[in-house]
Amino acid sequence: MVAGPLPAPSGPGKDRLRLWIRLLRASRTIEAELRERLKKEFNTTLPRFDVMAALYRAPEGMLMSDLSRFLLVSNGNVTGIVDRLVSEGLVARARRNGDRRTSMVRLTEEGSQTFATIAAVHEGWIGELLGKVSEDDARRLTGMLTSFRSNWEGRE
Amino acid sequence: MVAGPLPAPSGPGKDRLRLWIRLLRASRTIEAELRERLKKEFNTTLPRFDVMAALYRAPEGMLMSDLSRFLLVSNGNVTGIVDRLVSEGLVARARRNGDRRTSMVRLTEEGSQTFATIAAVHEGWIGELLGKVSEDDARRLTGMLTSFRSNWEGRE
DNA sequence: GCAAATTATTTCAAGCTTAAAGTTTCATAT
DNA sequence: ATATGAAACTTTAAGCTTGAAATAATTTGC
Repeated sequence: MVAGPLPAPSGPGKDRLRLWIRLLRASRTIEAELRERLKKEFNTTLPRFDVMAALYRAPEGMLMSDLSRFLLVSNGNVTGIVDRLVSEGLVARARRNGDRRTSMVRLTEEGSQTFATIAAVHEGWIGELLGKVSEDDARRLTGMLTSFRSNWEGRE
Repeated sequence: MVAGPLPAPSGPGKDRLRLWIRLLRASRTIEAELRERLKKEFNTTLPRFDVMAALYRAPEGMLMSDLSRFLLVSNGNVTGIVDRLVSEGLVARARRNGDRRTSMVRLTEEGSQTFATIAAVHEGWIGELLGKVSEDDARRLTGMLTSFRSNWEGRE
């Protein structure tokens, strides 16, 4: 993964490979920048931000398994991140009457306010970091990636 | 990060934000699939594959700091991955006469052959996973991502 | 020549990540 | 009722990841 500038081999499968490498490098580059800024400016991490973003969109709460599916990470992973957010008072687990295996996870009032603050700044960062991508290209790129997702979800 | 299907807010910065989310989800989706296949088929990991891919392109070897820069990961990170590859006999460190702080890291003969095998299969996977992206879209996407990279590299 | 700054790397602590195994609870079929 | 199995979650072990501190070697400025 993450091969880079050099010979530029050609052939049948090479175009897709080159696309994948570019895609991966672009997202890693941006991710690294965001991680650094989240740490410096808000003393938090990308995974915590991801979880909070998911919960912010679901005021009624989410199950752990919902979070895991939505964030594309493993089940056990979410446990740890939520544990930390709980211990920081940003997230709460609520046991449910119906099914005692599950717990609804949601932002606390503090968590919600904290997230709103960070999210606003975050959106500005993205605007800055992707600012050189023209409106047109941004829309085209988004469209292609959306159709990639549709194809993926509907595969075999 | 990784927000998903839902309201679809609109506004000035929202287009870039949506693009970023799509980009991140696409690369995470593909990455997860590759990670799983590398584990199942070759009992290896993505980071190991990345390091070996970098070294494969540099038969004369690379410094640790070159690897770190090239792979967009921290210095300390590379140390651990290379340690494991060395203990598996796939990579070798060679101390240099000139500068004794540094060591040239390169693939062993076994490492080179192992990587060639995996890389061939890997390329097929990418072709499969990105197969639904048309040739045209692939070229366009690659072009946009390339110009993103140029802009990024040339920012103050 | 030698102290100070710089460079290359490793070590460390904390946190993230996965896959697999374990626990508790629920649903179902006897 | 009670076994059997499935579901939701947590725990565990191994590995990845970062940022910061430590170590060692080189270069620079007097």
